[in-house]
Amino acid sequence: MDKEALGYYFALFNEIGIIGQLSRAVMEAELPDGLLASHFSVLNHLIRVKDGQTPLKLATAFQVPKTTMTHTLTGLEKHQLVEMRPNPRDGRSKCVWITEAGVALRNWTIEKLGGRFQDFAEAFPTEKIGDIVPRLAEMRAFLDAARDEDEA
Amino acid sequence: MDKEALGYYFALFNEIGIIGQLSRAVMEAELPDGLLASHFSVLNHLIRVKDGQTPLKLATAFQVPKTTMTHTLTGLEKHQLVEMRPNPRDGRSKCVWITEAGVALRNWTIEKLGGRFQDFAEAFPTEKIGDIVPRLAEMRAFLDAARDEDEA
DNA sequence: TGATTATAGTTCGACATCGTATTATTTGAT
DNA sequence: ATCAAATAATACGATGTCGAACTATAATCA
Repeated sequence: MDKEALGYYFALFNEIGIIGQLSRAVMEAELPDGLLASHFSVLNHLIRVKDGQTPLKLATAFQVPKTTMTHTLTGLEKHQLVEMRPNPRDGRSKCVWITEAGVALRNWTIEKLGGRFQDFAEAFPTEKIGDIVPRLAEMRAFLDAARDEDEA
Repeated sequence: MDKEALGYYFALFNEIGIIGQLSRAVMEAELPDGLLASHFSVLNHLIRVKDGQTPLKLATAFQVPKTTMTHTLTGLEKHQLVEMRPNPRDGRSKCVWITEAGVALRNWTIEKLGGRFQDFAEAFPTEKIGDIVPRLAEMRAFLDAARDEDEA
C-alpha cells in the first residue's frame, strides 16, 4: 500500500477515535452520577431491539468481552434499571429485562441529548451528512467479520 | 428534534464508537506487549507533526486529560521510545523528543498495519470512501469547539 | 520588589475495561 | 447412563483513564 493511502486510513481511524471519545463525554455529561455511556447504550439496546436477551448476546452485540458486560449489567442492576432473571431455557444463563425505571431513564436521557444535539444538528443536518451512517455501518460490519475470522 | 433525526445521530455515534473500538483492537494486536494504541498515536504524532512539544500540547492535541498523557509518556519513556528533557523556555515544563528506537518502532508498526489494512483497503478504496475523512474532521472540530465553550 | 494568581506536570484515588482462571450447567460421544 | 468437551456467567488481578489535590515555576500586578 502506498504511503498516501496508508496515511488516509490512519487519518480515518484517528478522527473516528477522537469523535467517539468526545461524543461519549457529551453523553456521560447528561447521565446521572455513576452511569456511563456503556450503561445507557445497553438500556437503549434493550428497548430498540428487545429485552430478555442473555448477557452474552449483549456482549457480542456491543463487541465487548463477557466480563465487561457482566460489570456493566451489575451496575445497571444496582441502580434497578434492569432485572436479571434465570434463563428458563438454560440453567447456566440469565435474561436481562429492563425495568420501568430503566425505560424512564432512557427516555429522559434521550430527551436531554436531543437538546444537546441541537447545535450539532444545525451544523450537520441529516441531509448534509447523507449516506455517512450506512457507509460507516459497512465498515463496522467488515471489521466485525474480520475479527470473527481471527477468532476462528 | 424529531425522533427520526435523533435516532440518526444515535446511530452515527454508535457506529463511530464501535469502529473506534475495533480499529484500536486491530492496532494493538500489532504492537509489542505493553504498548497501546495511545502510545503509537503519540509516536506517530511526534513524527508527523514534530517532536520537542510539551506534554500539555500533546494532551490537547489528543483531547485527553493531562494526567492521561503523563501516564502514556511515562510508558513510552520506560521503553526508551521518547526522551523527556526540560523545556528551556519554561522551568515548569518539559519537551518530548522521539528516540531512534521510537522512530524505528513507529515505522515498523506502520509497515505491519499496512499489511493488516490490505483487505480493508480493497473493500474500501480511498476513492470509494471519498470525502468521508474531511467530513469527519469537520465533526471533530465542531465537537472540539463545543467542548472548549463548556470549559470557558 | 513582593504577593497573588495562573499554569505545567505529577501524585493519588476511584473505577472501567479486559484477560485468565473458576464454577455450574449443558451438549455430545460412547 | 457416563464421562468428556463446550459453554454461560462470574471472580480475580492487572492496567488504562480520569478527576482532585499537590508542587514547582511563571506571570501579573500592586
